[in-house]
Amino acid sequence: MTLDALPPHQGGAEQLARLLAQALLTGHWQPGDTFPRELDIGKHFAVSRNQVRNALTSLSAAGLLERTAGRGTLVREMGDWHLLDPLMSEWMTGLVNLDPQLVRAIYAFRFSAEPVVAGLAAQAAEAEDLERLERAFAGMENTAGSVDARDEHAEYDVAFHDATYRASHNLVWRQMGHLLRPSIMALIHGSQHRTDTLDDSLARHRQVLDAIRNRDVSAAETAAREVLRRTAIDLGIVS
Amino acid sequence: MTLDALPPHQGGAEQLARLLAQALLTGHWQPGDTFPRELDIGKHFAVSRNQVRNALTSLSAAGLLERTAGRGTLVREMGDWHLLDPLMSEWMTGLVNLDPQLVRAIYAFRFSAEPVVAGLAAQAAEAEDLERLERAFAGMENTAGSVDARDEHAEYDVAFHDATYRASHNLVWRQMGHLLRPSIMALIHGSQHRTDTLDDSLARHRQVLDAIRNRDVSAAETAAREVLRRTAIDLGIVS
DNA sequence: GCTTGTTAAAATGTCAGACATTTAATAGAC
DNA sequence: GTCTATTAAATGTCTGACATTTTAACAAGC
Repeated sequence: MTLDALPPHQGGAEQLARLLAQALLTGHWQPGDTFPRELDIGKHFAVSRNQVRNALTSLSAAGLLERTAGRGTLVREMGDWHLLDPLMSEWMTGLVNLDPQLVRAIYAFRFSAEPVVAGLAAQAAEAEDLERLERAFAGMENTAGSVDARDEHAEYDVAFHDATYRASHNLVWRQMGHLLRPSIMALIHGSQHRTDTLDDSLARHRQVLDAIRNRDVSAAETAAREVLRRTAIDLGIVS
Repeated sequence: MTLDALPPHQGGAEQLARLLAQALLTGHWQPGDTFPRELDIGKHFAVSRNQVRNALTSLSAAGLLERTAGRGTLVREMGDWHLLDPLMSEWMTGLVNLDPQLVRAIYAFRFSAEPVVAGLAAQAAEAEDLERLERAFAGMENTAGSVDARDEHAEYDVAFHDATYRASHNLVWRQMGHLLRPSIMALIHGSQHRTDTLDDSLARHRQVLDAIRNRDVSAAETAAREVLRRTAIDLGIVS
């Protein structure tokens, strides 16, 4: 695959990295393919070799590429991607045609993990955590109706789940909050946003919040599972 | 804190990155401190500015440092560390004086997550996965007795748990296998390695293996919890 | 013919030095 | 005192040359 199909870019190695990463994430190149050479990339996008190298360094740190002196740059397979790298989440966010296999994998992870996290949150949450959860939930409520606040609503949704992970008061789980963004953002494009489904989603989130506030571990686990069941429907994973 | 307390190094930006990372991980610098300047580091270790920049790029990608043009390099706090970055696991492995708070956090994560993973493995494991688990378990058995095979035993232990994560057949959980290494390696230095505790540990691992083989989800969850209870004792987290 | 060693080409990796940009502190004008 | 230039110090970027690694081609020798 060549570079010609990619859009132009403007300014900064980060931009270039995002551009190339998103091309890789949407299957623009096949695993095992040789990636274009540094000099060709630089010539194509009219940037210095430095910028190219900085971008490629990020991509290989994220497990998307494998570079070896003398041989060149190879595209790695999905199983080697560092899905938990925050940079990855940033690159995946806003991608419309994310690989369905990946969306399903992330969802399946959340479905197995998030009930546990909600349970931990119910045990460990402090006042500060509850405030964060309530703020996020209030934001979701306020933006539920209007069509042109969809992005904002998604941000509050992300904030709610992230607050749940943080409330677990575990450094490792907390890191995982990054992973939520692309999964939730995919909802915007995937679901119908009918009023009744939104109301349903809100009600389920409220139950998570209440369970955590009441320090009811098993209720939090159940409620989290219910939220994700709703999510699965909206994502089109189940009907 | 100065660079003088650090051991010398030989060759490669990776070595330098490991050296500095381990210094940061053991609290050589406090969060908020300003890290030495590029030129000073280069002069101290007699390496080019390039090498220093490559090393610092890794460290800031892992969330250990925050660099801003003009201001300098700041040391970030533990909550910002990317604990799930594979590089981090590599750096943490072999550290004797890892921060106890960190060891506890990783253990708490495993205690909440690994039962779920074992349950998923019981659902999804295929022949290939069972072979991996059995090979690892056999290795643990063979190396259980001798004192000079402790490192090898730990490797098989890591391999067993990693195989469990892989057997879940979920891309996200699989990535998390990296996190196990430092946690398990810490056991080598922390525990007494008496014969009876080793036998006990082996028996519990065997139950995980059997449960997965029998596709018994709840038995796998229980068995994984038992393994981790043993681990907690060996780590000195509980008595 | 098969192996082995040599050479050449192509790719990434490294170096060195100049320059750019950003930030913070400092001195000066009003 | 406050605002504004100026300066210093740090990281970021560019450029061109060179180093190293890998692969492939090719020739020499048995």
